Amino acid sequence: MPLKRIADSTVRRLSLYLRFLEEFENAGLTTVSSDELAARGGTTSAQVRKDLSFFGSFGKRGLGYQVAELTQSMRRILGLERDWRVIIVGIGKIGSALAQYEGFQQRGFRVVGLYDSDPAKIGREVYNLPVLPIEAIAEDNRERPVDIAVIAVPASAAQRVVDQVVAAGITGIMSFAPIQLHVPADVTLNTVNMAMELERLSFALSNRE
Amino acid sequence: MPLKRIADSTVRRLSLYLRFLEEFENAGLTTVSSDELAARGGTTSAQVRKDLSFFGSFGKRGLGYQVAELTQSMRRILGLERDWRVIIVGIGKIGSALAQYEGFQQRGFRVVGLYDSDPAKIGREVYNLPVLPIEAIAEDNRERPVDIAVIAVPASAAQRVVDQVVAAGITGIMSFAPIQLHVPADVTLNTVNMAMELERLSFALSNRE
DNA sequence: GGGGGCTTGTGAATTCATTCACAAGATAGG
DNA sequence: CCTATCTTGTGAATGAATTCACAAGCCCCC
Ligand SMILES: NC(=O)c1ccc[n+]([C@@H]2O[C@H](COP(=O)([O-])OP(=O)(O)OC[C@H]3O[C@@H](n4cnc5c(N)ncnc54)[C@H](O)[C@@H]3O)[C@@H](O)[C@H]2O)c1
Ligand SMILES: NC(=O)c1ccc[n+]([C@@H]2O[C@H](COP(=O)([O-])OP(=O)(O)OC[C@H]3O[C@@H](n4cnc5c(N)ncnc54)[C@H](O)[C@@H]3O)[C@@H](O)[C@H]2O)c1
Repeated sequence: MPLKRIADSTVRRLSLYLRFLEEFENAGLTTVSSDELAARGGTTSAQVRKDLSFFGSFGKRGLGYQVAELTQSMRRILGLERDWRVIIVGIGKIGSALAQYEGFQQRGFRVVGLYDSDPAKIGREVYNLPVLPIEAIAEDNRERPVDIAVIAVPASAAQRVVDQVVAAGITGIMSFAPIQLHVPADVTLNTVNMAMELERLSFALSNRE
Repeated sequence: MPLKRIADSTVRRLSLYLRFLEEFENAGLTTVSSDELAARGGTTSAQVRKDLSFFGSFGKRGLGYQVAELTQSMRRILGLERDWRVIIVGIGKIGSALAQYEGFQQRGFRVVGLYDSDPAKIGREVYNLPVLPIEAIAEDNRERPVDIAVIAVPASAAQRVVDQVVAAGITGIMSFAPIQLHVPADVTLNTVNMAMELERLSFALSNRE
């Protein structure tokens, strides 16, 4: 659908719009204008319309957008109409928090496997799922393909685990390790670096008059 | 120090450069060029030099940068020469993972208080710190000021908790709740929205040929 | 059925970020 | 001391993202 490359900032905003639309839907609104969406998200109406225009034409002039219809379109554009099969590798502090996170499941990201290398953890159940040995990933993925691997192992192990996951044939990766990871061009990698976020905050706090 | 507003993307890269410099330092290198820094971080040498130039002149022409010296400068620019006093509000799954996260402490973000509203949690110890009632924040902050509050409560409670934290006089906030929060202009807010990160991944995976 | 009041969709203008390209220093070696 | 070789620091050029501004379309009401 998108004719030209879509900027990352645009995708982030689409994700926000979807959340606002769901709020509006829950509040019983059937119609919404670009102005109202913009006000809710701290942006401008022109920005909203421009963002949407990359994907087509969704509103009615003079009227605005049908909330239900636009919600549906956003879901389709973001790829949220299907379920995603997700595994988590590294069932430590953050890995087990993620395994239990409802916000994950709610949007169709279904956690279908947990993996670790620590013999003490393998075999334990974490919220109805057994922790499996990391070596099993390749075969498990062959039997029942996985869409996304969430990496929550220590930074020192992260590149090796990423290589294993890629070798197993998984092409979507979300990492929480605070390091620069390398993947082949056909694999999509998204890193959430909390250290960087903290440092951003530190910078902002330091440079206020 | 910075004469004009610094772009967010620049600050993110500074944070990366710092990590790479520390690696180089550990590897025993004393000198590094913008080219080497760029190669490590997947950017260009012009970008590295431009980023640094906002803050001054750190290198020697023909030679490059002194690793130790530039590391120091990056720390100063990012505000990492001091310790930051951090509290965590909401000691649930993600809150307790964060409370135990060494990556936090390592860069001088010292967790000095844990708060929750659940009577069943209040009084418990989580890694040597007692969980305190949220009502105590205002007084605690008066006695010993806090720099940063990490918000890890459910989305439905987040705005109310942010208001309490702001009322207590804390001016740096990092939130993990997947919603748009509102703070006065003199408070710096940074939101890590994992739902959005997942949706970005979903979008990328859906729109690959 | 025509006019007034809205709001979209989108080229054009502007602002912001990145890349280019080169003069200015610095070093090393003869 | 002079030349050859590096690499920085930075204006200028390019490219990307946001904002402006308005014609086109839709609804409602008279
Ligand atoms: N804890 C946090 O709040 C937090 C926050 C942000 C980022 N992170 C990052 O997330 C990662 C995990 O942090 P954590 O605090 O959960 O650490 P942790 O030590 O609690 O958990 C790491 C887990 O990974 C497993 N593991 C180690 N090597 C492995 C391998 N080769 N294959 C499979 N599993 C392996 C360990 O057995 C352990 O269960 C780190 O990179 C950390 O920097 C953590
Ligand atoms: N679990 C995850 O992996 C994860 C990942 C990303 C984002 N988040 C977000 O982080 C937040 C917390 O998630 P969680 O999974 O840890 O939830 P949780 O239910 O495990 O923990 C929430 C904690 O907040 C406390 N709380 C509730 N209301 C409060 C109030 N008014 N004042 C103080 N404390 C209060 C609760 O008692 C509980 O201890 C949510 O907004 C969630 O969307 C969680």
